[in-house]
Amino acid sequence: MTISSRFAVAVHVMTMLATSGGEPVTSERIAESVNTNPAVIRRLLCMLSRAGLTTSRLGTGGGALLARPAEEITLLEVYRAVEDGDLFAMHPCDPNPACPVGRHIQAVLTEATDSARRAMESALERRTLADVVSGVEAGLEQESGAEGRA
Amino acid sequence: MTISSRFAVAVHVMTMLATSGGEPVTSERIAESVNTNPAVIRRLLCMLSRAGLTTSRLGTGGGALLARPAEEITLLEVYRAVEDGDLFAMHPCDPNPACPVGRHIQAVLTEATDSARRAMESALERRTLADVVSGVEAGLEQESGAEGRA
DNA sequence: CGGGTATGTATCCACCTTGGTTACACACTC
DNA sequence: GAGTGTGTAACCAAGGTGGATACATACCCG
Repeated sequence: MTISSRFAVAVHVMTMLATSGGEPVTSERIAESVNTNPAVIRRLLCMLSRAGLTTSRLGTGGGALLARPAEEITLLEVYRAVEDGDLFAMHPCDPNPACPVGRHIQAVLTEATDSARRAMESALERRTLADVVSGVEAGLEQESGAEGRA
Repeated sequence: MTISSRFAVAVHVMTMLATSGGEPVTSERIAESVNTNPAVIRRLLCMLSRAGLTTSRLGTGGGALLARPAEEITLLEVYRAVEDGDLFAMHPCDPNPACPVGRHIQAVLTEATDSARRAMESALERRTLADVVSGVEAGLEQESGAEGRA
């Protein structure tokens, strides 16, 4: 299986907040960019704010804001905010303890999958939301450059 | 979401084949150890043999065998045999190209998730099936040691 | 103080993946 | 040729995911 699209959408949402110039962004505006329903975005924002990554303002002129500067938010934090911790699933039913392999396979396997999970998470931790913003801005510049040459 | 239990079960299956002393193992015997249905095991063995990791013998005395020594099979190969390649899912619908962020987020995101996926796969590649067998055997020894002291 | 607005959240739904189950054709051994 | 084990198809129930609607609550502003 694959990690749900929640992570991709969450990074998208956070990037929009990071590029809003400190102005609150409504779930409706974000939904327009992501191409989905505002309630889906609010559900995601709820998880992000619970994780301490965003805050919200109610009422007119309200919307979502980053709780911290983009430089201080890693992609790992975003990942953990919207995905549960189990990257690898173990056996659906417990293996047969009467079998020598069945009795010990899970402990050995857990050790291996933990190291794989940690490696993946470390890679996410090395990137910040600010890096993503830079990447998007680089794309925009390249775009205008191409337009200029056209 | 999580990576399906197919990987865990596949490693379990391969470990049983690696410890059979070169004798074919039937799907029924494997199913007993894994605590599931023989057809589920055969479905998995089918994927493993298509990936060139196992072979099968039909008829009486038949069953599954490792296609190569356990030292030469990495956990990454097992993983790739039973899971599709997309660790991270992108947006369910394409983002809005009219939005600057929506237009570039996927390219930036793909770069980040690819690096995370590679890190995870590298960790799996560093372990062989023989390492898993050693781990299980170590568990068995510890077990008999405890029994000896009891 | 009251109207408008945006969030937080509940509920319902359709879709997909997964694993369990049964069934059966085919191939191989004895 | 009988028996056995694989390969595979078909079907099902369960759970997760994302889309949609609805509404109570809280807040801002005039």
